[in-house]
Amino acid sequence: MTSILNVPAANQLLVELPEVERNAFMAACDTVELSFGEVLLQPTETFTHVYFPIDSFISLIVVIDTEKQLEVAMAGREGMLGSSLVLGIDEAPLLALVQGAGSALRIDAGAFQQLLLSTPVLHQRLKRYIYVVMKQLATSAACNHFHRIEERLARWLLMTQDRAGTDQLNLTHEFLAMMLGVRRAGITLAAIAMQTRGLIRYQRGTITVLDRLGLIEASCECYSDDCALYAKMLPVL
Amino acid sequence: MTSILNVPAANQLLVELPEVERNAFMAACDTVELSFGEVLLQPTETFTHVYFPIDSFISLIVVIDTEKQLEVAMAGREGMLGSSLVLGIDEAPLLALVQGAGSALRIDAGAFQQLLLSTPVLHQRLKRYIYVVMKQLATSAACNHFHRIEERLARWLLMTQDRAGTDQLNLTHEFLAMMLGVRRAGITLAAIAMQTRGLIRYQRGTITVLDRLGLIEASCECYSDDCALYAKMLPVL
DNA sequence: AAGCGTCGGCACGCTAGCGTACATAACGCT
DNA sequence: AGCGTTATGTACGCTAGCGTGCCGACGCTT
Repeated sequence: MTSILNVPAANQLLVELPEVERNAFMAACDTVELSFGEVLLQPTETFTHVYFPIDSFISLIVVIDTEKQLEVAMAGREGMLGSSLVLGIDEAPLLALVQGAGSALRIDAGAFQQLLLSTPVLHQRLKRYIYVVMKQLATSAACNHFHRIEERLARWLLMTQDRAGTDQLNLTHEFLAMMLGVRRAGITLAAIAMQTRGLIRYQRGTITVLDRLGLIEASCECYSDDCALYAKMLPVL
Repeated sequence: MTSILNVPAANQLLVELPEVERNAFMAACDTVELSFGEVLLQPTETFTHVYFPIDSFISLIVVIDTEKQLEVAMAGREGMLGSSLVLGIDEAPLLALVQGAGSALRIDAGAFQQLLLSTPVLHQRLKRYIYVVMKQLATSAACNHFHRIEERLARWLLMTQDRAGTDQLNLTHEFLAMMLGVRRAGITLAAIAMQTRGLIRYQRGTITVLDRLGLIEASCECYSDDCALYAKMLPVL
């Protein structure tokens, strides 16, 4: 298992739905473009829409205070933003920040909840997705606590690469520092080490993944655990 | 807000249910005694039962390897073990360890899933509970990353006291070290500091909370955030 | 071509917490 | 009373990462 994602350019929670469900969904949704840095939701804000990224992806971030924040989950085309609504809660638990620009399917929150009533297959799949997210949140808690910056950075780059679908990532050290909840200088050191080993190359805001397998080896097992979890719980059908 | 829990000696997810739902539930469940140290479930094991603690409580633990483990959630009489089944998943995401001996209501996993079909109020309440747990998992991730041992220990003691319902806790430094994912010696130092300040007293496996308010002040805001979240999402009705 | 803002390299002293190891102290048995 | 077991105190050197600040380099703008 080297990636969460299989290739199709569609949201993977929506592929291979029964015809009826697919049509019902498509009738209710529209396509929107998300741009980098856009904040889709602040914590405790009310959901107006649910998003199913196609080639965009979204970071879910815990904000403790202005200085302290930490990404705890990502939603790309393997996932969604707004899973709380599946539980009947219309409040956002986390800060949702667009981390990779691109398109997403969007559906009105109310319409989405209505829709779920008549789409059992989708509904069940989204419940599985919630389970996956919960398990990943738990793993992240341990990962952030036990693993070192370099391992975590490697994992993060891999996860991002999977969702971005390219080996060129537009990221500054500053940004990575916020995601991992560490100093900018800490990222610089880790990045230098990884560049020296030939795993990545970077320059002024661009990181290129050179050696994916090497990166996987440099990352903590949390990455492959995540992939395995996806594969098991949400196989691309 | 000084505690998650209001007083009644019953599981709070089950109080004030409609008569019909309550009866249906009670008909399907029985009462069991849980003893300290009992492992109710290993990760990826299949649920056979769901537990609603009455005066017992359960730690949910991420195990990375034998050396590295970390408690990420607790289930006492404010919660349950087996919420994944509400999502239709019969696999345990985490290690479940009985941390406080006592009784719990237990219900067969299959019967529980059947029951949910005819108990909409309960079902909705349990979905809210899942939301709360998710948000707490996310908070925990940040807390374990950013906050220092002493703050985390204070938080942990408060959470435990709420669920144990007594100010005498039977806990060794060793055990606390496992829960927080730190060295035993690290706990000893933090505990000494807290004892010196008159917040707690302890001796050979017993910790007594002397100054609850002082402890709250010594803890990170994560504690009161948790309490506030409960109060908001699962008010004792 | 010059200037400016952003990005990355680097260095300083500092702290929290680690791994380890050993000593003492309390308790529970027999 | 003596013994082993378990819990706690403490000390050592070590590491990762912190906060900060400064400098140089790149690249965009004008």
